[in-house]
Amino acid sequence: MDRQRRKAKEDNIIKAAESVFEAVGFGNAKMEDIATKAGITKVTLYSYFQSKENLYMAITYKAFQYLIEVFYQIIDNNKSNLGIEGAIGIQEGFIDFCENNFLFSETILNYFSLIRSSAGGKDRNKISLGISESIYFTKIQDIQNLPLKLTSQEIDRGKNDGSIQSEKDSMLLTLQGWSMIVGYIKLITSSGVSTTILNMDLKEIKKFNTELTRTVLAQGL
Amino acid sequence: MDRQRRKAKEDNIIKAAESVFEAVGFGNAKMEDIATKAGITKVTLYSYFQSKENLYMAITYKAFQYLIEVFYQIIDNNKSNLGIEGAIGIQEGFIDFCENNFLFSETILNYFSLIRSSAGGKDRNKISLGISESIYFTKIQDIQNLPLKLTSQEIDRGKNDGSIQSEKDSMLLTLQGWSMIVGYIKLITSSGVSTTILNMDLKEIKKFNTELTRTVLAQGL
Amino acid sequence: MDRQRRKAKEDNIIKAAESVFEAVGFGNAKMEDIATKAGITKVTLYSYFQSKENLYMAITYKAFQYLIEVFYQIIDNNKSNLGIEGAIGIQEGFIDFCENNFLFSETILNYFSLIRSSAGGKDRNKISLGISESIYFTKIQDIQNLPLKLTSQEIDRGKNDGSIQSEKDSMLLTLQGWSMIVGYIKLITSSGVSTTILNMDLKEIKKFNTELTRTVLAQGL
Amino acid sequence: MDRQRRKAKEDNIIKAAESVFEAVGFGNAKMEDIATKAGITKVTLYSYFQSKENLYMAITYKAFQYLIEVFYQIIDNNKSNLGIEGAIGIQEGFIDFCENNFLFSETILNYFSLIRSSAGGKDRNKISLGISESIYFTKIQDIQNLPLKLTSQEIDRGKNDGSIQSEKDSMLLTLQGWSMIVGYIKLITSSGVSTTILNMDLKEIKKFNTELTRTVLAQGL
DNA sequence: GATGAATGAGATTTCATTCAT
DNA sequence: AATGAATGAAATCTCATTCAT
Repeated sequence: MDRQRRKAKEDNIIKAAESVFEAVGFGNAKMEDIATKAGITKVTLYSYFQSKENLYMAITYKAFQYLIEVFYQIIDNNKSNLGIEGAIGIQEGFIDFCENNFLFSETILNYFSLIRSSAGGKDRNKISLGISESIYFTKIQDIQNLPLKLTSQEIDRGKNDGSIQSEKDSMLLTLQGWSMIVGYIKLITSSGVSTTILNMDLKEIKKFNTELTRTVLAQGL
Repeated sequence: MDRQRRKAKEDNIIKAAESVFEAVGFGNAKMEDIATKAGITKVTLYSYFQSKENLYMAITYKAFQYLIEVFYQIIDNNKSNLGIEGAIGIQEGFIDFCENNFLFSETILNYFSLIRSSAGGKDRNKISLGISESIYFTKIQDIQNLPLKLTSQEIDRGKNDGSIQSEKDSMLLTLQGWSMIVGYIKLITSSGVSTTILNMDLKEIKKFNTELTRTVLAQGL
Repeated sequence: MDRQRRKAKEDNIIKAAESVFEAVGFGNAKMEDIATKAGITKVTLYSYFQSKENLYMAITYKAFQYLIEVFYQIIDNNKSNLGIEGAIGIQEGFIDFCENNFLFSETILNYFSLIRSSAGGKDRNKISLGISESIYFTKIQDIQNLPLKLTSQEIDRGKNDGSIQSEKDSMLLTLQGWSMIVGYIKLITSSGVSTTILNMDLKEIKKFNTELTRTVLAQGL
Repeated sequence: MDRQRRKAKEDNIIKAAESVFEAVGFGNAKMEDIATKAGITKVTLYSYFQSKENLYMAITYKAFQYLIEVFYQIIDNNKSNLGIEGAIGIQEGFIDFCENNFLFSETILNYFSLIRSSAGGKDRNKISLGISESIYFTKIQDIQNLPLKLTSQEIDRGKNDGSIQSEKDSMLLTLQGWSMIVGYIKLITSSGVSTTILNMDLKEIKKFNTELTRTVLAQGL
């Protein structure tokens, strides 16, 4: 099977898996159901993805790819604007991405929890073989930092064009922004279908976050 | 068995479970191993905790209790200080709590992911029976908002004593701070044993976060 | 579980397996069906017998045990008779055993085909792991020669009491008799439900064989 | 593809199958390996032989053909000798055949086990469709009795020329001889690479068998 | 006719959870 | 309340066999 066709089949499977994982969660998802949804048999499914975890990693990889693509798009859209707009655009784009692609954002967040100790800590065994042997795991490792780097580059651009006055290290600003978003996503995730937490409209928090980011970048807080 | 004895056994089991969950993660943890670690058999384990998830919920409850206790302690320690000091103390206390009790912070964060849709969304089934029927799940629901409320109260106190000038809603400020911390924790969690991410010292981010919080509260950004 | 109870359960499973193997043959037998027949689940079945082949070996072992028991019984029944009667009794008993216990005789014959090269020939791999790792395989190796030895001893007794005049080595006579029976069994097996082969009544062959054996032993051919 | 070419391909496949079956046994042989050995793909293999069992039957058929050819050759070589020499020559030829063509003798012996109940016994299903539908199965049925008949004819010739005095039915003598050989073959098969069983040299048994046959035929025992 | 991909059936394993004593 | 055995659900794998191109 030529690469194209195989890729198409993989994509089809991944889509089926996405819908199943999204619907019932990783733990409750059955390979059988994923296969059925993809219109194939379990064995065929296994011939494409060697384990459930491997399949999850494939989705994670896809999520990273998509996120990066979104980032590039935003950068491109802002190439004639000041750097600060690009940087903030990325922040907002990241939030939109998470809000609109729950499973994707979950995989990305889980991924970062997962790789704790991937540097070789005592609890290496926390990453099961199914994951660490996954080719997607390797592929993700190659691109996992790209989102941060792209953000940092936009901040640099903003510093150069004067739109960003903060004297903090660009990566520091990037990570601070990233963590703020991640926390916000966790927050909205935890609120479920509700749009408020303790009567506080989540939109308010989002707006506040954005304001904060702009101020931090522009005025250097 | 009198309540005391039962409580002691439960504590013993929970400690065993903590060490196992901490070591290999929830998914890879085996009830058998937990039982062995606790010096009992699986069936006895089940007589105390009706399911693996229930056991996890028990730990989560313990984590919430501990966190709340920490918050009360901080509030008490700051009762003669200005409100802003209490509020910031709580933020820092939360971070310390997470950094020093990885499993606890993980359970708390997971808990909030878990209850998404508990309000009755389309994927109600995502919360398995094992969880929703857990008595600990119920108990947690009674206290889950306490950390946020305590923080909010300290902010109110700061507003009253003039140490906090921000005109934003106290709960908004609370949630913003909370999300910033959660994001930061996710960040350090993902860095594993390393103390840096892309050459950025995590301590820098933490310091930056604290500065930011203080500025936001004091000057009202 | 005390040894008794476990043994009883094993026996129960073995009986179920016998009936399934007898009905559909080893290849077509499903572990699921055997489990159902034994009134247990597949997993329980596997907790007793680690593989289908292991189960088959268990039956083979039982067959050997049974055959040996039959031989002992015959020897005992003939202890006041001349040796030649014991020797011939064993021959006839062996034939009866095969005719009345098809599965048992099949396992014994298959076993001997199986162990070809167990001495370490080039095709060691012909004995799959499932078999060679079976404890029953080991146990059989300890008793596989007993039927031959018992026969040989009866022949020796016959030589001593003068009822057997043959000057051939007792083991040679034993093996010759054994091979004649095995061949005869193969023959009747191949005739299926029919009682003749090419119009020849199988009983005739059996009678002929017995006569032959008696002559060979008595007169020393 | 003309018949010749097809035949050549079939032969090539059969040879590959023989080597694989010989090496690992029917149960452990993989169609994939046979195809690879034959330098073709699985599907092509299936286009020649519709099932694994069919392939085995093809080899069995070849074995029968070969055996019959050997018998004819022996008969021809003995046409100027007395009938008893032809009959005994066949016996010895059969033994040589088995000793020198292990797989062939195995297939022939297995075949006879296989067809048990082909007459329509209760376990008809024991012969799988793969076998009973095999064209080779049909072909074998046409020639399976030829070896016995040829032997019987030689015995008849011996009776006519006076070299065989036994008054037993020729087919009875044939079947008795056949079963003795089959048993002997089972015996040597079970001894694997060893040339002895319980210290008894297998050659001794063979010699004894032949003596016995000669005596039985000549003197009528 | 040949090929790579897919299917279907069943073996085997791993665990959370439950039963019987 | 404690224990060893058993259950049930699903993951994973192996192969003979079939399909689509």
